[in-house]
Amino acid sequence: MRKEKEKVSLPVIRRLPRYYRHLDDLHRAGVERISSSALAQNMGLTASQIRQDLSCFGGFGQQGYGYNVERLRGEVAEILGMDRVHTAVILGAGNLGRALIQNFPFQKYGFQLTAAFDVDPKTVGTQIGGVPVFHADGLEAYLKEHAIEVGALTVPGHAAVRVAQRLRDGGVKGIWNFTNIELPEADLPGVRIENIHFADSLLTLSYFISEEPL
Amino acid sequence: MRKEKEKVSLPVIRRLPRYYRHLDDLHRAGVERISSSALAQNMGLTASQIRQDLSCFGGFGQQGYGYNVERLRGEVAEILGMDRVHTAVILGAGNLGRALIQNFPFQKYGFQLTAAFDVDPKTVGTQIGGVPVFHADGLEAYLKEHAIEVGALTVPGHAAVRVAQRLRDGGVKGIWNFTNIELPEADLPGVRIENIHFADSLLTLSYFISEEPL
DNA sequence: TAGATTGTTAATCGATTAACAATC
DNA sequence: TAGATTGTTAATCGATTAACAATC
Repeated sequence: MRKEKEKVSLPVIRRLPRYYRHLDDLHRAGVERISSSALAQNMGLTASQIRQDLSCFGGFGQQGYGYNVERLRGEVAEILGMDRVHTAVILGAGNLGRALIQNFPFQKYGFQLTAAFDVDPKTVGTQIGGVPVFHADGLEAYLKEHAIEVGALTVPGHAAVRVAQRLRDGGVKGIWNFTNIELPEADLPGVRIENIHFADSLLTLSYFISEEPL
Repeated sequence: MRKEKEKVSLPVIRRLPRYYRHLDDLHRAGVERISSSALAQNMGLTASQIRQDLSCFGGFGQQGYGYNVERLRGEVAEILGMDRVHTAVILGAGNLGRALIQNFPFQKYGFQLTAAFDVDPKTVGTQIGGVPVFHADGLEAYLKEHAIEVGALTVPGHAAVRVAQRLRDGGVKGIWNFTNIELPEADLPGVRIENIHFADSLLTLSYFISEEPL
């Protein structure tokens, strides 16, 4: 039973996918139940934090027993929206776009990738891993025809903002942004943006491996 | 002049690449100086936070004037280690590996990508964007021969932990992990790990676009 | 000089950790 | 029943914001 979700903090939300991942591993390893302290050790968190986090959504455990792994995994999946099917398209069928289409298990996370869009005449009209590639000019018509919730943005940086706005105008709810551009949230009201900034990540790594000595 | 770096918190460090990005944009737009409040507006932060963040590393501004954009950009670059050349190799030359090699501007961030490793006989022995692809069996010998600081991990999940340990044994300082596997930091002492978890990011987006109504 | 803006100290806010009564 | 472990309330810790003297 889920609590009314008043206002769950971002740090908690960002830990949920990790909970899911660990619970899924445990489940597939045949583990039936786990206590918050065992899970904490497993994940490198504190038991307190886990109980605090989960209590944002409801009481999923049982005193003296702990949590049923399969049930908790299911609850977390539901909280994350994995129990519904989300439609998605991908913008840009270059190297990165292809890599995502061919390797990323969208359906495993509840997503259905229905189309890719590009401008390269060599790829437009083909299929990649069963996903048809349409010309970007047809984006508006496509979005009108199909209810698409998420657009994965793997276009070149100079096209990012323009394409993002076209997605928004087409009614998309979320943008999964792989460009190194910071999308202007002010110009994209109502759209949730999730960034994967490769460069920021590499520079963070650079910081740590560069620490003294000179 | 840089302060002794006592202990800078992770949130601050993770904001540094964003500072760099914005300062670089401003610089290229011809902006010479900027106040903390203008930069704050620009980035969606508070002026206080910016001054607080920067003061972890030194006093880069001037009362009544603000910050010199080019100088501050340089300071942030130096803090991030962008003024040095870092060597890197990439493990796994599949779709994602290729995408990184061909599209990611390593040198722009101070990195020199010297080699890729794979096991596929079709790609081993070839070059991708000027980067030679060697057989993974030769990794140890290569790492002994060349001082490599970072390994970008784009191998299939089942190989991730094993390859990570080989990188560590070979003396690598950091691992840029693109697999959806959580690398066991306990087994990788002394190695800094920076994760790009596509799935976690998409699930976070899923959470937000799934919020009520059912 | 007067106005602007820093760097830093103090105040507030939020997130994590600890403690414990409830209870399986 | 006794032992284990939850969910929640209270305490602590850390990060962000506000305030202001210093000074360009």
